[in-house]
Amino acid sequence: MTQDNLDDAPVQAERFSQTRTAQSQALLEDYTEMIDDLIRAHGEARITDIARLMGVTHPTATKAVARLKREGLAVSRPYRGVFLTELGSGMAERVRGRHRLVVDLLLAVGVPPEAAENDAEGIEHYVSDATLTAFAAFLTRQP
Amino acid sequence: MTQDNLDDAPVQAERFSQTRTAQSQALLEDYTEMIDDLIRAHGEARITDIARLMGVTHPTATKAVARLKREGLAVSRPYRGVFLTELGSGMAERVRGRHRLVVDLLLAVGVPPEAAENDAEGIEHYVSDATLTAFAAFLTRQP
DNA sequence: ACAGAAATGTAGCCTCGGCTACATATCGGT
DNA sequence: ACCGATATGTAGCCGAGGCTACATTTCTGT
Ligand SMILES: [Mn+2]
Ligand SMILES: [Mn+2]
Ligand SMILES: [Mn+2]
Ligand SMILES: [Mn+2]
Repeated sequence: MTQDNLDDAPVQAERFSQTRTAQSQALLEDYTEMIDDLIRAHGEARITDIARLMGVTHPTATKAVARLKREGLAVSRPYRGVFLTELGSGMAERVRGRHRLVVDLLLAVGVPPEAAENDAEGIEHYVSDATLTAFAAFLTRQP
Repeated sequence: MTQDNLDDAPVQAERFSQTRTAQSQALLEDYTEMIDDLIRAHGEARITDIARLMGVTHPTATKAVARLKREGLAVSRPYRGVFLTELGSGMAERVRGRHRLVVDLLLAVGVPPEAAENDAEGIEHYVSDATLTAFAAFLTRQP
């Protein structure tokens, strides 16, 4: 920030506001991507598997899935697996692409693989389209 | 993720767990940095200014400051400004450095300045020391 | 077929971080 | 010195996302 944080306030505030919005989306994105992973691997996504992979207890996973359903990203019937809607599949695909692109960029600038994977899991949710485009362009220049 | 998400579970889970921890720290970091900015500019940080710059209402800022105090990062007396402890100042300094480094790296790989500033506000909280080191090294190579 | 194991559902608790509404204190201009 | 404007405090609501404890359903091996 510069010295005149008085005039800067609206800009600053909008920045933080956007970040908060992204944060509220992050969980949805991770669950969606993971459910898609599980379906690809096993044909379905069970609550227990989702919970174990996310590192949470199963009621927490159940609640998250409830939110996914509420937001039209997933469907499920009691005691059966969780599946993605068209909307959810679309999100999973975009999220996966973004995840890979972030990891690739981190590797390209010299971040150790372990750290790249770890950090990407958080970073990916805060990367705008403009930034993604720039990442892709950079990777094309520097393969 | 690879096909065997069964063996991968502990690794995955730990990744998400770390990300959740970082997320819970993010707010503290942003408030601390902003309070430090305000003190540098005006000698003190008023709740109203903090709230306006963060884009939240003043009771929200008050609650956040209460948490900062609880965690030993800030001190304040009723109807007076907020100040940082040694711990808080240290955090502010580290957070500011990290913020700048992230912005600089984004710019260096070709991200438009506006997007770089916006995205950095989120990204900065999920960048490990290993990654920061790599960023610094990259910037030294590619000035 | 059935009993025990495993998976899933559900209730209810907690903290955090938003908010509005209202109470109180401080500040500034006359 | 006052009084209105402004700043700050506080109460209480909400949803998200953790958790534990317990109920119920489904699966599985004999
Ligand atoms: Mn993630
Ligand atoms: Mn991811
Ligand atoms: Mn930030
Ligand atoms: Mn910052």
